[in-house]
Order: sequence, then C-alpha cells, then structure tokens
Amino acid sequence: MREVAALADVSIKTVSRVVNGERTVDADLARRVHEAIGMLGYRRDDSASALRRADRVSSSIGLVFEDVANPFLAYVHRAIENVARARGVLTFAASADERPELERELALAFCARRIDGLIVVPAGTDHSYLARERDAGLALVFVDRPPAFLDADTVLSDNAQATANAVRGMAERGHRRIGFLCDRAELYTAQERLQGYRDALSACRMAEDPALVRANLANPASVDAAVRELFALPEAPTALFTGQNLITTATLHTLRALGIHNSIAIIGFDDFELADLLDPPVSVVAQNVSELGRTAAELLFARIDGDTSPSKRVVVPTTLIERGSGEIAP
Amino acid sequence: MREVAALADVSIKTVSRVVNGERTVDADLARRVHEAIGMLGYRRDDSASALRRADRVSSSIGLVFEDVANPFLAYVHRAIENVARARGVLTFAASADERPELERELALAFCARRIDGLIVVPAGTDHSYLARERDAGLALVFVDRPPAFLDADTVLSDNAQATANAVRGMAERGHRRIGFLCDRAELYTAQERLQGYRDALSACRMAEDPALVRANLANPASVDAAVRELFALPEAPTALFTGQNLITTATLHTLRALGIHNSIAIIGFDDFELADLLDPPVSVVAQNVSELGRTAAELLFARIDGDTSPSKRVVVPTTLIERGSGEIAP
DNA sequence: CTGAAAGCGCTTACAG
DNA sequence: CTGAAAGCGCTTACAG
Repeated sequence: MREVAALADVSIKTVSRVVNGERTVDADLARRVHEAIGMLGYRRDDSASALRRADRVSSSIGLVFEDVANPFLAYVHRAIENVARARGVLTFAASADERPELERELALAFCARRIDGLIVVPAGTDHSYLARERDAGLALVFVDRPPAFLDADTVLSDNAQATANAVRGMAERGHRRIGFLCDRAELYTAQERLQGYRDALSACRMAEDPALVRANLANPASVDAAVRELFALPEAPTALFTGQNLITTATLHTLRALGIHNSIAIIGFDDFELADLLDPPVSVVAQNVSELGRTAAELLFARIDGDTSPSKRVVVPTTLIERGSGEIAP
Repeated sequence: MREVAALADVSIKTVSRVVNGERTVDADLARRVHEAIGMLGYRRDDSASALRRADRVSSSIGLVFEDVANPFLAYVHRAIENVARARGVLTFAASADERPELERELALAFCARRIDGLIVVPAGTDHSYLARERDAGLALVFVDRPPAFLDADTVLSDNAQATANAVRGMAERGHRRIGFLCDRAELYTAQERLQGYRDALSACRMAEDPALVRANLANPASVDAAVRELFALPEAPTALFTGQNLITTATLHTLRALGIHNSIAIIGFDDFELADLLDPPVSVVAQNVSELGRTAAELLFARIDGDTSPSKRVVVPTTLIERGSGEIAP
C-alpha cells in the first residue's frame, strides 16, 4: 500500500479509501491510485486489514468434522460453504477422525487465526475448552451431535424418532426378530438410534433380545463378523436396522456373501449413492443433509451478527425412503 | 499479550518469548507468564504474529476445487489435509462449480489472506491471473487438469493411456461398436479420455463412428437422453466407455431402465462406492485418489520450502479394475 | 536473560 | 476531500 501511495503520489490513507471503495475521493486521485494498483499488481492484505479494523472480523469460519471425505459430511460442508460464500466468508475445514484431543487442537488452531465462527461435529465428550473462546466472541454451532459441558446452538436429525418409525414399520410387516447394528456406543447418534429401536419394540410389545443388538462396530470387518454371528444364531433375525451408512454398506456385502440379500429385510440410516440400483433396492432413513448444513450456517451467522438469545436446538426431519429392502416380508 | 504482560509484571517481549517456547527465559518469569496466560485464557493471535514475522508464513493453504462434495475431490481434499496437518498447516477449501470467474475470485480471496500455497482443480481456461501472486511468493499446484497460460506444477492421472487400455480390452473381446460418453468437451480430462478412446480404435484398426461419441453431457438427464439415443440407433453399440463417475452412474440407471444392463459391456472412469455390489459388478478405471492429493501437497510444500526448480508434471497411474461389466461379450 | 523502541500493513480518529 | 499521527497484536533488532 505504501508503494502504491508513492507511485500515485498520494497518502496511504487515500489508497486505503480507494481500496475500500469510499466515494469521497477525488476522481483524479482515484484514477492515479487505480493505475498504480494495476502497475504494481497490488492486492490488499486482508489479515492486516482485519487486525486493525474496529470489528476485528476476519470473514472466515472453521469446520471441524470427523472426516471431510465422508460423503455425508462432504455435503454438509458444501451446504455451509454456500451460505458462507454468499456473505463473502471463507471456510477452513479439518478432519478430527473421532479423536477428541485432535478435535480440540484443530478447533483451537482455528481460533488462533481469529475465525469469526466455528462449526463442530463433535468427537470429544467435553467441549468446555471452547467456553473461553466463545466468551471472547467466537460464534459456535454443533452439528449431528450435541456438545457436552457447553451450552451452544445445535442442529440434529430426529434420530430416535426416525429409527423407531422404520423399525416399527418392519414389526408391523410381521418381523419378530429385528437385529440392530450401530457404531461406537458412546456416540450420541448411536445412542439415539438404539433408543429409537427400543422405543419401537416397546410400542409393538416386543421384548428386546440382547443377542440381536450389536454395537461398537467401528470398521467393515467387525460389521461382517457381527452379521455372520447374527445369522449363525439358532433364532436368526429376519430383519436388520443398520445405524449408519458405512455399517449399511458393509452389511449389504455380507448379506450378499451369505446369499440372503433377497430374503432379509434391511433399512439403513443415511441414504447413499446407487441404493436404488442394488438388488434389492435399499430402503433408508435419509437425513436432510443440505438442510443440516444450511441451518447450522445460518445459526452461526446469526450469532456472528450479534444474536445473543438462548441456545437453540434445531431438529431437522428425516425421510423414510422405501425402495424394497425394508419391505421384504419375514 | 499486553494484559498477560501486565498481570505477570514482565514486558510483552518476555511473554512473546514464553509463547514461542524460547528457552532463554528465567524459570520464575516463565512460570508467572504461564499463570497469567491460564488466568486470562490468553491465546496468541496467529495472524498478527504472521504479519510481523520475517518469513510472513501464514501456515495456511487454499484449495479451489470444482465441488468439495464431489466424492473424488473430497478424498483428494483429505489426502492434502493429511500432509498439511503433519506440518501444522490449516486448509481453506472452496467450490468453484466449474465457473472460471468464481475460481478466480476464490483463488484471489485466498491470496488476499496471504495463504502460503494454493492447490487448484482448474475450471478456467486462463490462469495468467495467478502469475503475479506466484511472483509475490505464492506456491501453486494444479491437480486433475493442467493450468492454461501459466507454467506451474501439475499432478494428473494417465487419462488417455488408461482409457485406451480399457477400450482396447473391450475391442479385443470382440466389441466392434463401442460408445463413448463424456462431459464438457473443453475439459482437459474429457479431451484426454476421448483421445485415449480414439487411440484404442486406431490401434485396433477400427473406424470411429461419430454417432457413438457423445460429449457435453453435463447432467444426468442429458446422459439418459444420450444413452437412449445410442440404443435407438440402427446399429447400436455393444459396449460403452463412460468418461467420469457421474456419467457412469447415470448410464447405469438408463441401462437398467432399458433392461440391457446384463448384455451391454461398460467400463467407467473413476471408481465408486458399491460398484462391486451392482448387477453386474461394474468395471472401472480407478484413479489413485489419495496419491493424487498427497503428491500435490508434497509438491506444494516443496515450493513453500523454497524449491525453485522448473515446473514438474507428475502423472499418477490408474488401475483397471475388472469386476464383470467390462468383460461382457458382444 | 530482559526490555524499550520500531515496524509488519493496514484502519481509526482527528485535524485541516 | 486529504493526510499525519497513532495503534491493532505481535516480532525484530538492538541495547543493556
């Protein structure tokens, strides 16, 4: 900026005015400044600008996800980006891999860059470390799972209700032995979906058989083992509910390997690409992914804009998509 | 930092030393500083730090992709993030939606934040606008497609060769009419893959029938229309090569709708989830996605570290995965 | 080992 | 309408 001022033979304050589009600059001076900017290829340093500005706004936000490559989260990312871009805000993204200490490290690294807001898909079980950042002005929203030991805006799907609805549907079709597979039991989403499963059994006056409930399936191999065990049972299930997209696809592989994919009913949580082209087409509880992302971003920007109302919890409805696999009779 | 210094009753320079982990601070002073930091919840402002540092390193990079939600790019993103995180570098990501002016706007917005490096999947056809940024010290790498009117490191798959290899395989199985479907003809990847298709035909002494080549398929509807036209031809193809993952899945839907999915051979460029569970399992040319991302990130950090050697062009090999659909006989 | 002064690139607050 | 001075939060360069 100093060089531009020197070349245009004006003060740096005048260059600043031109760069910021202030109208109170003499046309001739403005022209000289623009020429100098063009000759030097000058571009304002936005971080230096933010440092000095009264509002200290960096026009950037941070995303701490489990994995930016997870298709569900990649869509959430995109939905957030759309809202941010409309406001001229740039987006940092990072993957915490379900590691609480990494989540914390990444979130605080973003804060050290003085982002305006942070959206977290929590891996950790204690988010009190963010309280000070929020007190310092950070806007904060949680998606997919709620925060722990911290009160903040949260956007969730109706996990329990949607699962109960899907499981009840299978029970009403006559299934009496319905298996339930989910990932790490300490995850909020796994707990809620398991609760929904139990609610449906109660509503249908069916007793829960612990042998049919398999949690902590953290990878495809453990899913495969669990499914094989279920179907080696004296009284094997006739239907399955899978609590997450990776578990659903792993289960589909095993059902195919066992040759029972056309006789066992299955509904999965999360929609996925090509579910409709499989044999049978796979019924799912579909989350409204873009709505989750859009809502989270809008809550965040409302806070950035100064909203100090009590924390909100927004529940985004899911949709049961019946494609065939969930409607197989016992 | 000033408040910390006041509370610890030291100079801000001493606080700076402690925060930066310099060992030349008296243990007692360091302890007082640490206490003050804890009491105030102080965290250094990394952007202010970068502004003043001699090297002006921001420890952040920018990614301008077509769409962060595209599964192929989401994996590239993750592979880059892994390399960046190992160096303590944070990652901005943005989607340019194949819009050249948006690509430019986003890239320059990142530059205005003084990122250390930029990785671009180009949408535009003129990247000379980045020359000045690079002269100003920006490290620059292109992935998936090369830059235009700018010389810079580039990481590509072996598009033409892989396509030629796959198409030649179908020809050797006896197919004489092989259709080719790809997206916008001005895209480098579409051109290269079409070239590979033509190379294979030449190598097999087959004449190209323009009626079998369908480009500019920008959405599923246009793919569906194109496939239906191909199979309404007096001499319909007996095999297809689809030039991109979204085109492959759209084509699979139409083949299924036409009831010919078990009689038409098909190989798609790009692997995708569940390809092995479809009927028939889908053969693909799989890009080495994590290698593309990792290589791009490593080239970028080499430049950030001061590598001034001539621009490199790295070609990452692909893999033909034969699952069944590509091996169907005419 | 410690700190006072200067300055990174910019904007604020104010005087002319 | 224009600019000189001060300062955002930090590090550099230097003196003690």
